[in-house]
Amino acid sequence: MPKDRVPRPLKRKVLAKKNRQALINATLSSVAELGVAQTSVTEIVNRAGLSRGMIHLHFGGKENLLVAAAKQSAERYFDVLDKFLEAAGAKPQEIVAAVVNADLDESVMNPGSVKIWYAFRGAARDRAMIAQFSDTRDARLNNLIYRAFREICDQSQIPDSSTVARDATHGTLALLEGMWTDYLLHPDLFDRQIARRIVFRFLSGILPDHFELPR
Amino acid sequence: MPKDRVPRPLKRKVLAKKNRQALINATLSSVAELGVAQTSVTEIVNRAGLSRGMIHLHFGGKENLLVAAAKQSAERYFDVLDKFLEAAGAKPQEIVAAVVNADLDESVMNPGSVKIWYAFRGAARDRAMIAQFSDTRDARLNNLIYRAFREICDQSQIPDSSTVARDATHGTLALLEGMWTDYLLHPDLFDRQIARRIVFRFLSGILPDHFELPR
Amino acid sequence: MPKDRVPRPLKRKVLAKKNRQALINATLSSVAELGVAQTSVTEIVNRAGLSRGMIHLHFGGKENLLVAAAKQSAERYFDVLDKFLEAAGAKPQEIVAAVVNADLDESVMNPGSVKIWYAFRGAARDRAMIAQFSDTRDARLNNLIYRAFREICDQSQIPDSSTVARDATHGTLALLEGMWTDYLLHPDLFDRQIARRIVFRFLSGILPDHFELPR
Amino acid sequence: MPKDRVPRPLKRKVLAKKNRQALINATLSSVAELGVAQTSVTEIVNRAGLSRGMIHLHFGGKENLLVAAAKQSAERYFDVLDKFLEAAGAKPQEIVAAVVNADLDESVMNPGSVKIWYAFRGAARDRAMIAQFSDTRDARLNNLIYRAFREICDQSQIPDSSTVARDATHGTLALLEGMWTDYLLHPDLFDRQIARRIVFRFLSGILPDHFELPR
DNA sequence: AATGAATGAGCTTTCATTCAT
DNA sequence: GATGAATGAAAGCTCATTCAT
Repeated sequence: MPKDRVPRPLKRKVLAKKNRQALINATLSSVAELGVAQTSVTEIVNRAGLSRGMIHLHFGGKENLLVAAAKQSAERYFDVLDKFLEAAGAKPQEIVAAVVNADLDESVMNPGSVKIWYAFRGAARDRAMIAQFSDTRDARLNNLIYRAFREICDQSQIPDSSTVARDATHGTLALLEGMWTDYLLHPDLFDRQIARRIVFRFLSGILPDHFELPR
Repeated sequence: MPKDRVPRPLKRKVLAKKNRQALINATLSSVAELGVAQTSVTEIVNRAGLSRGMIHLHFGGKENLLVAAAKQSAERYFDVLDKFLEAAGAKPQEIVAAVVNADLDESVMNPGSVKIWYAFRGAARDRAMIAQFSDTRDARLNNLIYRAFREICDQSQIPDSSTVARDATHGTLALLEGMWTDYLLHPDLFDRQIARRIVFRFLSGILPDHFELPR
Repeated sequence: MPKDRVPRPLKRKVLAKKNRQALINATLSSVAELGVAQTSVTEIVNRAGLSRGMIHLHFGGKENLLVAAAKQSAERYFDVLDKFLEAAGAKPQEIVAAVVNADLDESVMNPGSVKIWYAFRGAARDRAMIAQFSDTRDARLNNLIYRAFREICDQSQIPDSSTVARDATHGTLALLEGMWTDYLLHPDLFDRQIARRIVFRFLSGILPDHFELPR
Repeated sequence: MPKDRVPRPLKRKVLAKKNRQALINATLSSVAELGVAQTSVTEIVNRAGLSRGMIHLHFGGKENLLVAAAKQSAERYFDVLDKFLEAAGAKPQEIVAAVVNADLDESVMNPGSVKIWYAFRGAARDRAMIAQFSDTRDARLNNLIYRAFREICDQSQIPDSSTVARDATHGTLALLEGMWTDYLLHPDLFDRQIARRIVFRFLSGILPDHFELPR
């Protein structure tokens, strides 16, 4: 019978994975809504509709669940970024634009995600804990756009091109970081078009032959 | 005796103020070192060398003490800024430079202050709580440099000068915010000169006739 | 097919018995190493390499497994004792000597066994629970050497021979108990020869015509 | 006014000490009645009629309270022993008799004390934990009666007197240990006079010129 | 004004037991 | 018969707050 095609033990493992994911989702929604401090085991299991023991069964403790949730949150960011990069062309300017557009897109820059991002960062006891989810983003993004700026600089006759590429990378990421903070503090006043325009003002100022203001 | 009439109660008030301040200092040092979550009443009173009851006596609860500490932390920031502004000339460029230099100066951008800043921001349960210490800084800074940029734009023949002034304000503050985050994540790699150079790259790109790269 | 009719269910029963025994062994090793309090279901099934449900399947619960393990531990004691008695002659002195030698032999008095013995005794909630494994040993041993001492006393002209036999029984068992405790507390300092000598000092003092110090 | 003679702050400290003691008493009564495993924080505070937090306030955790209770239990033993020793003469035989009589006296050998003793010993995870309360008794008792036996042996012309003194010490303590176990297992059948007689049978057998059976 | 012992709600975690597979 | 994910009661512990002194 077709019904039996999926073996029984598989179902259980699938369900287990679903529960694992439900706990992560419940954690993220609680962190977004209440912050890390108010995200208690009770709050999480209530939101997930599961039993208390589940957290320790699947993650070995609340701390590990928080880390897993933070990691997944970062992964979601890269999923979106990858989609923007895939849709972009191969030109370095297009790669930079994809990063900027992804970073300011509603799918990653939305009240929940931004609140989660700052909540985890603020809750991190030390550098090591931040690194578990924050440095990955940092390093990958840095590499990605630094390579793009190098390519641009190498193609043209810019003096001190290495420094310019570094400053462009550093400045672009700092600007985007600052935009996220701005969004955190004033989600209702924030305007994605203006933010995008300001980043491109920076880029067209630093590399006037390769970037221009969005029309 | 008239001699004693004033001093006695005065002494008490002075001592009370000293204890109040000791509690705030203890709170800030604990937040910088351990984070908000680990900053318990016990930790605070141990650091201050005072009794448990003191916190409720002077602040009515731990929450209020945290808010008072956050507020003072923001005030310290403006104390430094005011010194930089006093030392600066009246020209709008000088005012902008003073803000940038103050923001990147060791007296405000140091491991303790930066950790405190992000710890409080991450711990804030909601917008209202962030606003208690964050918006003040935001609004004053915004006003200050927006007025400077307006002055610059008004003096020259820049088309769409209002938008340029707004973008310059927004971008400068976002860049500085991003630099703070960068410092939080990589305090050892951070270079104040490079950060300053990048901000002025932005400014000379957006207002080329009025800003130039630091020599 | 007749060939298969018997073996199949037999195999199952053999396997089941093996699992049952594996659980008891795992329990005893855990009790010896970690104590009763630390001997959790998880610890037991991990040591046995079996699934959680097994304990309830075979014993109906952890409590029953502990009792079964304690009982088996006591049985092991009697297995050794029986070997010593079989090897001994029929003379009552030889029987008493066999008991003493068995009790002090490494096969029963070793770190694991002694730890298990005291762990179970200390964990017993009440007399009834101790009785489940402790009294059996008690009663059998008591009977065994009391009969030996009676025989010795009856053969000679000892006044008040009944009391002497009882005191000899009581004293011998108490001494051996004390030696076990000594071994528990100081396993490295313990000397089986000295312990044996002291028991025989007691016996030769109470029944000088029938026991003498080991050479 | 006489009422004020006792300063106020003293009262609080006295009350605190009383609460500390109440927790120890509650712990000992629970251990005697239910065993160590069943002695939960809830059980202890209920018996003491105090709040949950008290245990951590005064002892820093349940474990420390158990250790403190075990230590006090051992101290009570020595209090009784000291009384018996004070009442005894200076002759070594009197000292040995005092130890034996103290050890078998109802004030130390009673259902509660014996249950507590074995419960703590069984619950000890390792030698180090037993040592915290058990070795002290061990060492002091050992010293005390070894010195007494040495004195007896030195006064007389006993060959190999050192070994005899050691065996007498070791044997006496082992016998008393065995008697305690006997009492634990059969508190209703136990007869202190018989126990005493058996110990003196051992002593008069090993040192016939210096000890005799109780009349 | 100042103290710190006391409180108890609420926290994370452990664990024997259950039961769908 | 065997499995191990799931359960939830109960454990030890933390901590802001209270209040008699």
